[in-house]
Amino acid sequence: MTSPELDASRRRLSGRRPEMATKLVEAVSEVIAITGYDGLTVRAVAKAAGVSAASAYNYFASKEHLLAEAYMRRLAALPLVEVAVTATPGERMRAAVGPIVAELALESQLAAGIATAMLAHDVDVVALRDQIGNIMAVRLNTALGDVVPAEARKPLLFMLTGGLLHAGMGYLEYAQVADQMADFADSMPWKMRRP
Amino acid sequence: MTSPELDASRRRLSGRRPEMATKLVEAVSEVIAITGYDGLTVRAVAKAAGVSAASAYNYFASKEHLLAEAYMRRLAALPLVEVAVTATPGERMRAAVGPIVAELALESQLAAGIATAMLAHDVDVVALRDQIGNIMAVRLNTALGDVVPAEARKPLLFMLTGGLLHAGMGYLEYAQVADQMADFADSMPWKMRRP
DNA sequence: CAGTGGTCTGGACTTGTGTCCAAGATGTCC
DNA sequence: GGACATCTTGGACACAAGTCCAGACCACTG
Repeated sequence: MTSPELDASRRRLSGRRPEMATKLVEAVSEVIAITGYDGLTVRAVAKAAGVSAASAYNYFASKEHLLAEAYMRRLAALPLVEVAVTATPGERMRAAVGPIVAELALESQLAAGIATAMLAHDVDVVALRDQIGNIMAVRLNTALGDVVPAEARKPLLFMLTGGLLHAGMGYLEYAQVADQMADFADSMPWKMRRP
Repeated sequence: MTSPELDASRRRLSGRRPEMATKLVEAVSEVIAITGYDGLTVRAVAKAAGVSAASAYNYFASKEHLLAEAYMRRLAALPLVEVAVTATPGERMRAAVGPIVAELALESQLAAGIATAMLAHDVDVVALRDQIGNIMAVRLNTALGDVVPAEARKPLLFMLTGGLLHAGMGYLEYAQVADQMADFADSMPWKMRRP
């Protein structure tokens, strides 16, 4: 789409006016609430944020970039994972995954857009994608603790990703992803360190 | 994007001239080979197929529809799964998944596009997506046979989907997905019916 | 041969993305 | 206050997706 290397650094969220980025990100939800996902254009978001379109593109290199940022912020704001030491793997999975899917279920219109946004190739999106992956991995790891062996975490992360994708494609309610993951975790007979 | 219900049936691949659809699908690879994925526009594909753009849109409702169709055809043409009765779950997984990821690895440029195409909401794409999911499920089931219990197949399908997505995002080579899946399958201590 | 109905085509059109730029607004530092 | 850099803005632009349509081009039937 855009010339890749020409000005990859031009529109970093220039630390100077982070409120602008915040305004734009918040306007995403507004626009979706009013016009639905189909009406979600960059220009509409800019207008809702009371800002010019040119300005929006100074902060976000693409629509995908904007959506990825919005999603990342939501994930980062999620409540931390709290599990009892006696919790089963399934309960732990649910603790880790539940808030994520609850968030997605809240705005399923947005969720669909985010799924495609995550697949973009812009440097900006890739950076955000890494952050998002990181947040998820940390949630999984802290929730699973020592109870689930390290080598089982990658399969579980793949499963989660796959489950979210299935939900995004409409084969599953987001809420069911958490159930599914809990089932998987409990049905896998790994050696658990119960206290 | 497009008015959804207005003419959902207009551009079914009208069984009359299926060669046209085939020409277009084959032209997708040509165009990508020459101009790369960035140059893959519907009009370019139409021109490469020696056909007008308007015609292309008579057969495929959207670019995503075209890509999904191309992918589905490739999957459907894949060699069948052959496994020895003594094969381990891992070997079986590899037999099922290997050809799929090999196909994707061949044209990674296209693969990236397909991933986003699969997330589209058009009726056309949804229908193809179902077919594709079906092909994959059948491959998994025939490869795993009785060796892997039925309740383990959904987790494995999720894992596969997640693995493909990770590969599509660049966190993994496609070939490694097969390795990963084989490892997962072997490391899961389900009860196997060995002959 | 003429008529009929479906298929193809070129071209114009609308909408959204992303870029670019000249001009104005808003600092900030001395 | 004046000089300076930095942001912002409106508007124009190029480009791709997708729609629409009038007319050309079949193939087939009577």
